[in-house]
Formats: sequence, structure tokens, C-alpha cells
Amino acid sequence: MTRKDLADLMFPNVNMTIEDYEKKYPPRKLPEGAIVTRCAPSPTGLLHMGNLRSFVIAEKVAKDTNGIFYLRIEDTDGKRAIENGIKKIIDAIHNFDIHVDEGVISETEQKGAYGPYIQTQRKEIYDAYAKYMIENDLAYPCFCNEEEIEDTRKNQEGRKERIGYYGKYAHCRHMSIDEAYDKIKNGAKYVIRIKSQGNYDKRIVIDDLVKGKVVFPENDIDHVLIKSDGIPVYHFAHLVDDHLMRTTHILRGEEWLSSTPLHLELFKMFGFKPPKYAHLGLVLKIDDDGSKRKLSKRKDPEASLSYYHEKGIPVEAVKLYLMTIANTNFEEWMDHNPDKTIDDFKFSFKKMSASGSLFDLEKLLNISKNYISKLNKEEVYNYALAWASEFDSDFAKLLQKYKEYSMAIFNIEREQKKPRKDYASFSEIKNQIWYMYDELFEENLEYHFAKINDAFEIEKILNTYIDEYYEENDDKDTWFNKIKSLTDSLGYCSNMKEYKQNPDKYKGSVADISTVIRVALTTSTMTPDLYEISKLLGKKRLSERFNRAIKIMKKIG
RNA sequence: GGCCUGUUGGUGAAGUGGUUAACACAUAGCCCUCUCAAGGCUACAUUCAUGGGUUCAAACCCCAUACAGGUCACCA
Repeated sequence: MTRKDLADLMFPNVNMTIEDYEKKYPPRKLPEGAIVTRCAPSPTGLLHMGNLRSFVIAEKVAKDTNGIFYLRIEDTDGKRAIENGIKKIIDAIHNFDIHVDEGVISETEQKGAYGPYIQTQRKEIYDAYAKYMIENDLAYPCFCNEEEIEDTRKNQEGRKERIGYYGKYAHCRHMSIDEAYDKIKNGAKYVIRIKSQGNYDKRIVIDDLVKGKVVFPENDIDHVLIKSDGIPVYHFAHLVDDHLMRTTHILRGEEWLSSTPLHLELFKMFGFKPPKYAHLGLVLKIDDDGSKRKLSKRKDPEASLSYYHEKGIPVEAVKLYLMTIANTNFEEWMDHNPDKTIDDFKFSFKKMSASGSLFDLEKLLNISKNYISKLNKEEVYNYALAWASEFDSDFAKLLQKYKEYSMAIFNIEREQKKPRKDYASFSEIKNQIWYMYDELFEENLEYHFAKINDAFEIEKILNTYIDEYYEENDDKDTWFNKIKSLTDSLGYCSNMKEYKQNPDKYKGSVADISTVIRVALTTSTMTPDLYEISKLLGKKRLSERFNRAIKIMKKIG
């Protein structure tokens, strides 16, 4: 028996050689310096912040260099697969406005000449490469079962030796071709393991784009390459796919750093040029007990992407945040170039922090607040409506019914040099402006008057104001002068400085008078500019709301 | 336990032999002001995990220690 016989027995259906695939997927014709990256999620759960971060960076790097960014689905783990996994990935990518040049673009479609881009559809390709390895004594079938592996491990632990399937512990590595042939012929189950050529006493240097030079012992573990179900594990798929798809840069989490020696060994065995690696520091989260740990989808709602969607935080803001933690000079650049977008920024691996960073929701919210403040009223309206349509249909109806009016509300103190910054997300808009809609206002009966809360005093202030002072067409200065006149006429002080110096000389100040008007109009002591609000509400509604407030206050009285 | 990575304020961090240790978020105070938001100003690390060393000079170089994280699957 020869290796060729064994290989033929193991892979009876392979009729393409690795040279054939080399021709079928030739090197890409791209401009000098173009970077090919990919996002390669596995459909085993919802996408989270960590995924999104590497996608955003990978997309950015490819775009910056006129390269290619593609989506590959790593679905080799049948056991952990979730229902509609691929659809969920596509949806999330779509939601976050990430655009791939090729790869999987919908549940049923793929685009590009380097496919298929779903790993379970690439079995025959992996088989050809695995067969090559068997033929060339670079891999071997292993018949050890779980118990045997477990025994070896315990044995190694007991003797304080390095754990793993290697050297003398690699039982099947030393099996004769004939024996292996017979076992397979008789239907024995097996996996395929790499026949590692590495020497643990020798060092290998990984020149990582973000970590710098990292020295590891060479890999000498005979890792599993193909599982007993014939499907490859990540390590082998990474070799075949990223070589054949001509990926130039691998962006992945730090958790992959320690298996990179194995990956490098695989590339070396085939004589392929290895890609450049960028191992990204993990996104951490501070726990209740003060310790740092990996951001977890289960424990941290803000780790899942749906959280931002449900909160109505604009995707641009999330990307802005991710970019500020990805490139340490981004935030400053953005400050100096307020009119530019992420697209204008040049990403650099050198400006990536090597350490993991804490995920700071507070900061993200602040970025979101600034982002929203720069939008115009139509944009805010469209975002708010899109959010409400999905999560608050009653509010969505109001927004649609009063489109122009709503936009006018959103425009209060907006399109100006120093706009109001009061919304960090679209889900909080309703809580801030609900009183502008009669439908919502009527449901609320609680008034939060402050200093002046005597029903008769309130009645006097409001009636005098509406009867003798308020004119719908007054400009802002005239309006405020009238408020001051009203203030003085009732024995309050219209000059705040004067009032602060002699508070006892007056019944109160213009601030107290304004508060009465404000609360009567909105029930709240905190609102945007009173003048703008009054104008939007109109005199008729002012009068109605004043009467209603007086009535309710008297009743409580 | 072995191997690897990281450690600058409450948080994100700039910084690579000589700086008042940037900047941003958060927090506190003041100012502005009809409230809120915003804005302006100010405060917030005598110190860069700890201990040694090299040097005229160290957060930056070297060594050790501590702590945190990752990895050691027929998961990715």
C-alpha cells in the first residue's frame, strides 16, 4: 500500500488537484497596495460588538486601499448553528450599513469569482487539499476516540507535561499505511490530523500588524484538520479559503493569536504566502465586582447589536464610536475636521491599541448625541419615524399625521452653529417632546409646578399673560419684554441680577413666572425654548392648556 | 499549570530618553441664563502596576515580581 492508495481510499470523489484550484482562483488583479479583507462570521449566534468592530475596520481598510472586502460564512460547526443564522448575519450587516464587494449577499445569492463563500459548500475543495496532504505525508488519519485522548491528557497532566496530541503521544501518527488503510476499509471512524513538522524548542516570529513581533515556540501539535464528519475545522478552512480567496490581511480577535503558529505552519507546508495578521485587542467590560472580562452577549445587553437598533442609536454613531476606539487618533482628527466623514479618514494599523479596551456606553451615547445634533430636521424626522414605526406605532402615527409640525419641533434650536444636543437616541425623543402633541398631552394630568404652586396665583399669572400680553406674531425680543412687563406688573422682579441681590424685596422673579407658563403648557419645568414652543402650539392651544391647568390645580387645590 | 499578550486618572487614551503627562467622556464647582440642553471657565494622575537597575536625565531602555486577559476542543 502507498500513500496514494490511502489517499484514494479516503477521497474517492476528488478529481481536482490543488493546481487546478490554483488556476481556477488566480491571484487578484488589483492595484499596488490594495488590501483584501473579509468578514467571516459563523452563524452560531447573533452578531455582537466585537464582530461589528472588526467588520467596520476590515471594510475601511479595503476601501482605503481600493481593495476588496468580502463576506464568507463559516458554518463548519453544525452543532452550534442557529436557525436562520445566515439571514441574521445578513440582516445585521445590512442594518449597520456595511457593504461587501463580494461574497454572500443574501440568503440565496453569492457574488464574486472566488466562491462559493459558504464553507459547507466548499467540501470538495477542502477534500482536494486534504488529499494532497495525505499523499505528501503532511497529514494522517487518526482513529483515537474521545476516551483515548482524554486518557492521554490526564497522563500528561499527571506528569506535568505539555498537553496535546504531539510527538510520542500522537498515537496514530506512527501507524503504518497498511493498518490505516485496513481500518478505513473496514469502516472505522477517523479524523485527519496535521503531521506537524514543527519543533517546540525552536521559535517562530509572528509579525503582527497591531501586536508587533511576537515570538512563539513552533507548533508541534498534530491538530485536527478534518472532523470525522468530513468537515474541516477553522484552522484548515482558514488556510484553504484565505489562500484561494486571495485574502491579504486577516483581521481577527486576539483569541486567535496563539493558534497562529499552526496557521503559519500550514501555509508553509503548501508553500503559500501567508496573509498578514492583525490581532485586535478584545473589547472588555467591567464587571460588577470591578474585574474586567470579555464583553459577553449573554450578560451585557449593550454587546448585542439589536440593543442599538432597539434604542434607536444611529448606526453612524456606533461606527464613529468603534472608529474612535479602533484608531487612537480618530477622535482628534474628527474634531479638527467636523465636516468630514469616516470615509475621509485614513485608517492605520499602527494607531491601533494593542491592549483590549473597556466598552464605554457613556462615550458612545455622547458621540451619538453630537451626531444627532448635526442632523437637519428632515433627517431627524426620518430617523425618528423609522424607529417609531418599528418600536412605537402610536408615536409613528402621530409623526406621520403631523409631519410638518413634528419637523418644526425637531428644528427647535437645531439648524444653527451651536445646535441643541438633547437626543442621544431616537427612542428618547418622545419622552422629551410628548407634550407637543395634544393626543399625548391629554393623557397626562400631573403638573409639576415649582416655586409658585398656588392655584389662584397661577390663574392670575396665566390669565393676565394670555389676555393682556401674549401676541402670536411677536418676535422673540418683544415676547420676552412682555414677559418682563408681566413680571413687574404682578410684583415680581424681571431683572435676575437685581433679584439675586435682593430676593426678599420681591414675590419672586421672571424665572418663576416663566416656569408657571412653561408648566401650564407642558406640565414640565424643563423644556426647550419657551418662545419656540409657544409659537408652535399657537395662541388657541395656549389658552386651552392654561384653562386646563387652572382647572386641575384648583381641583387639587 | 505551559505558552502568549497587556498594565498611564472613574473611563477611553496621547506619549517612544529632557513635556506644566495632550485630548475626549464622566464627575464637581462657577459663569451665561426664563427652565432644560448647549456653550465658556475651573478642578480632577506630584505621577505613568510594583521593586530594582542603566543614564546627568525614564512613563518611555533592561531585569524581576504582581495583577489582568487570551489560549491549550472533532467551537469558531
